Amino acid sequence: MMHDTAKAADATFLLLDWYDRHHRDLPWRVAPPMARKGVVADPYHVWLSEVMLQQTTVQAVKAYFNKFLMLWPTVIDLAEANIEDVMKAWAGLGYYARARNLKKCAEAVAGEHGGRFPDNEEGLKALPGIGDYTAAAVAAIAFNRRSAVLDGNVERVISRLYAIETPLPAAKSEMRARVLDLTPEDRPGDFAQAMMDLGATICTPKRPACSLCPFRASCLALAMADPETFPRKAEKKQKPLRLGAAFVAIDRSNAVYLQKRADTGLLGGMTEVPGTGWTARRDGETSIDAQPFAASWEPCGTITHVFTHFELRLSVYRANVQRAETGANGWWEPIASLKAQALPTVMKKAIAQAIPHAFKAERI
DNA sequence: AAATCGGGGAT
DNA sequence: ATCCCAGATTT
Repeated sequence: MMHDTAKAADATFLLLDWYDRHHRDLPWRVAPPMARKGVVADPYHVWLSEVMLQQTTVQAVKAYFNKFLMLWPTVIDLAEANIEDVMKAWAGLGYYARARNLKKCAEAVAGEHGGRFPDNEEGLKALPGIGDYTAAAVAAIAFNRRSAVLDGNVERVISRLYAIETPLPAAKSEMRARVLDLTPEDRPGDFAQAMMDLGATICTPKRPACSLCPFRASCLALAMADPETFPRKAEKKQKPLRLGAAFVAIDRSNAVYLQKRADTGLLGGMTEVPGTGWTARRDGETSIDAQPFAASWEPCGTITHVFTHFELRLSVYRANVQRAETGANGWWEPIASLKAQALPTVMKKAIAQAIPHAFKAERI
């Protein structure tokens, strides 16, 4: 039996019907008219988009997805790419471990799977950077496998549809069972994308458009008159403030001194300007005491940047430096080519604070 | 189970 | 200011 209840089958039909009428055209997606004929998207495209979309909005991903396909049209191309080029292309998208795992995964697919992605959840989940969600999503969307696709959108839809009182993340296994029960044998990929679209456009965190929802007749949270209070969530603690300093050295040819961060941890493998550690300063210690090399450092203000689990305030210093006076850790990069470096946003902010025109378009 | 890991848009 | 986004990995 496809569904535990006839009610679940009704809900599934209503959602797919809604998707056929409202689906969004996205670069990695096969539209319903083709999907209904059994056409599936390229697994490489589906995987690439799903990894980019982890904790990242559709709007932010579009440009990066197109850029990656242009640079590396197949998973083989990506497997053979230079990791430094991949980090540069990923710069600005965040969660940089994704980029390193992306490269590792491409290498595994090319080297151990003959260039083809595994066509099932178990095989997919064994690959780097692919967890419960991405394995289920790729299996459903690229291989028509019936799997429980549960992301933040679906958690919200399901928690409201069934008025689930258990707070996240403890409620995940219950939600997964509910989603799988709703998932049809036919068009599981379209069903998954429909659930996510519903969460993104109708069943929104604030002020959901319940009157337009295909589930409006059976939603228990709507019947209780408080759909916005779902999903229940455990409380989160507030972010601490960390302090530090960044040093922007400029030579006579208008180049900036850069270095590479360690491959693991925060901003792992990305490029930075020299700086202090990012912690609450001890009594009596000042940022300028931690200069990377002797120079006439001039303070040029502070920048702030908010990370997932702390807020950072960086004092920015600038100095004109001769090349012979620096250490051997890094390299000098012309200002004109800074834009193409693997600089995370916080580092672009620091450099822009010291050199306001650094990332502006060239003027003739 | 809790902590780590970015960045930006919506409200 | 707060929330949250097509989450995964490590501790």
